[in-house]
Amino acid sequence: MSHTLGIRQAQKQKTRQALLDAALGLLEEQSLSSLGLREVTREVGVAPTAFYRHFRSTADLGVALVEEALGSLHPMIRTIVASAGDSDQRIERAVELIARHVETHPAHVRFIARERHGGVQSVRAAIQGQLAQFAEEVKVALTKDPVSYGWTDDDLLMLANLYVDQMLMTASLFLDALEAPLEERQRVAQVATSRMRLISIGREHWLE
Amino acid sequence: MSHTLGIRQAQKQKTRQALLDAALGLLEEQSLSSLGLREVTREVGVAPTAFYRHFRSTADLGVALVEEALGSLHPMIRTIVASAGDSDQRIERAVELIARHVETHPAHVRFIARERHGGVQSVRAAIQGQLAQFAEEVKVALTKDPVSYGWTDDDLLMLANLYVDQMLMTASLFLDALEAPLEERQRVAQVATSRMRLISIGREHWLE
DNA sequence: CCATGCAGTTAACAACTGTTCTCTGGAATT
DNA sequence: AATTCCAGAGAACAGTTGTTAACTGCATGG
Repeated sequence: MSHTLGIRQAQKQKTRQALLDAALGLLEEQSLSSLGLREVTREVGVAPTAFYRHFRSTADLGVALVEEALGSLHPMIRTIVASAGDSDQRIERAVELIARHVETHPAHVRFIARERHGGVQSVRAAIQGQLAQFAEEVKVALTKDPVSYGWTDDDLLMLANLYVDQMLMTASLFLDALEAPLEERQRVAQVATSRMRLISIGREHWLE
Repeated sequence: MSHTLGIRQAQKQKTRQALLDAALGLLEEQSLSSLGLREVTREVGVAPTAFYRHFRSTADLGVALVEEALGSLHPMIRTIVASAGDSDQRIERAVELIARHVETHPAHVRFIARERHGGVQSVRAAIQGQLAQFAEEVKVALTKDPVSYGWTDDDLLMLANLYVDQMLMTASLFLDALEAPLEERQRVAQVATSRMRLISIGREHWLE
């Protein structure tokens, strides 16, 4: 049901995407607040003024990057949350999924980790918004779990946020170990699994 | 036993500190990777070239800021860790201490949260080093706790790191709520306490 | 008291930045 | 086929950046 774009709009989206990709690449070695618009257009091979046809500023581009990065993460969350099996199996699968996502989208993960507390207000707000949405989604899933019987709404949201934060921390740890030997990456996976397991144990005994 | 500095060295340290303070102020609205040396010297009211008498680059200044920011945090960690009382009392006291620290050193906390995953390699490394030191310290304290009997060394370190990360996340949450009404800040304290408590519960049932 | 050291100044540099206005070629519309 | 639209190019702007070199004045150590 996708409407085929005209040659015109297709070209535009193409250079827009090229700008986003170039920016994402440049952001591996700096923060958004130091990213220059000329830097980006130079990388793409386009005139500096062309930038304005797509974004008002680099901050604006940053917000677009947030949607791209966290949009691709959305389906992953659903997969983890919907996964069956006992607690330990689900945790191992979640860690495995996160590791895969970091391997296939390292720049996206780095961007989010970096700009979550970064120097650009609007981007921080965009990330916080998306993460709050994730937490809400996780919370809904948790509510359906029989383990959550008797939990208050606030505590469920607290736990959901804890899971989301944990997911990001794990992703960031995997990112740091991306170039490291397999042994090191396995150690990271081991630690991440233990963290999740400890939280799950706390969850099971919460109401005592 | 402090050696009284000559007029000369005293003046030097004074402007050095002024540079650090000015930088910290400017970093509330941007990231280190976009902080210019001229920007800092202008703020202090000193010639741009004077900067080089104290730091090789802004990245170098960033590393110095890490030591200042996390150095002041060191005693706080000890206080929390050495605190007596049952689990819930200790947690409440810890959250209270973190809240106070954020109120008295907001810029330091923001700087660490921002640059922990920021765009400047050397600063990231410095932060990671200090945090690893904190975790080691927490681990030693945990080892002495009877609750830890039977725990492996790896699991103790895992828990210690979890606590350290949690401390930072809590601090960051308090930071976001600094200007918010009391009611909001109390909600943050409530959530932080719950998180810590859940982790503690997980810890108590870890060996089952 | 005089010579040395060194924190901070002054001036100048080439390179870079974001933003403006004007222009152009080709797709889209009529 | 004629007209409008608009993504991108080009040139120019005032202002900024990091870094250099040579200086000045004052605290320091002999």
